[in-house]
Amino acid sequence: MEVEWKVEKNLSDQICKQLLGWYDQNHRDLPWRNTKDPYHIWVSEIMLQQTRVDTVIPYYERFMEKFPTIQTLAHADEESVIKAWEGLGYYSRARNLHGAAKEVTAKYDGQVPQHPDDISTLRGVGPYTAGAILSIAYNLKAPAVDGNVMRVFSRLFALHDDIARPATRRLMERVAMKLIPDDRPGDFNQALMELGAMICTPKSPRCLACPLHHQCKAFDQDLVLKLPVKQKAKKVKLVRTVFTWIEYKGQVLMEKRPTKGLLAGMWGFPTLTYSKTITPQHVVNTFCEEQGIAFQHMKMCGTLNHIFTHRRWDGVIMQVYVNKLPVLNDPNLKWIDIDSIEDLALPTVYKKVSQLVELGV
DNA sequence: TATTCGTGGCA
DNA sequence: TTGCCAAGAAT
Repeated sequence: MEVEWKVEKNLSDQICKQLLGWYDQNHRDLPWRNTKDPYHIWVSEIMLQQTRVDTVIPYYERFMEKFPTIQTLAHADEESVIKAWEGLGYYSRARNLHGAAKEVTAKYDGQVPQHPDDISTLRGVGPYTAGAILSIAYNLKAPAVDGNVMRVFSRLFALHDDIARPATRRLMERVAMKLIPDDRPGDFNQALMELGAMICTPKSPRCLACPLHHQCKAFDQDLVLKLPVKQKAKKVKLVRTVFTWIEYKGQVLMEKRPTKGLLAGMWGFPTLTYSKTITPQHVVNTFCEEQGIAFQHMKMCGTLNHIFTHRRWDGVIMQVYVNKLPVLNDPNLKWIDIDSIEDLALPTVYKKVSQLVELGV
């Protein structure tokens, strides 16, 4: 249900003043807050998508050291970019960022576009990220509505719209536009997010320390813990998984995953699915037959559970000892030296496989 | 519009 | 353990 939107100018001014005053005194000193370089802001915003600040900081520092300018990123090999992203998750973010850096270099002479219609065409730059870059780097009046902002607005104005719905984000953007002050759009957007991260948290919000609690409808009506409204997440689907470690004379078999879907385009150990009726041994046998891999024996050398957002790989590690080198027909399969596994950008789940096998050896 | 994309932290 | 959550975007 959409409410009629009328924020009185008086109230709007008060909110801005309180919020910016609080932000000026209390904001964290984060690496990307010491710059207005659009490229730096861009990288930080992509990394921060669905990812905690504490997690991002070391990745951001290393990334900017390795790719200090948009040109260095544009001219880098994709593998090195993915490697710099290793362990951060949502790897398509890195591919999109790399591709978009190439486009900005080629089409915009290396300057991150300042027009909403242009910046929004860049891969990986959606409504939030576009608004964040435009407002923070260029001080343009654009909404940057993330989960923090939706939570703050839900409470501040007692909005019961489900924040899981895309339409709600668009509503929040209209609200934001009415509030953003002409002189400090970037600071205002960041202040909203900072408030959501430090004070107006999902659980145990610190309302008495909030600079806006006198204006907060949810606080006034004791609705703080009921807001925001958010649809419940679906249950995680369990997938019985066989992680293979197929070894031949100091080498191990690696597989490049399909270009779409989970861990798209990433290297890993061939990963199979078993069931209650089809055993891990059986699926390994079938896989090896299909690939023409003759082996002496295999053994189960450990178990592993890994939880993704909406899937759970729950299963065993099967170690296979190959006795003669087969010709590989599948271009997505290759042998690599065990010592050089660390040169590949491995998703965390495969890092775990590698570590568990090493322990068993 | 609803689903799909990683990972780690926390109650 | 389980579920929720974190500066979202693509499909």
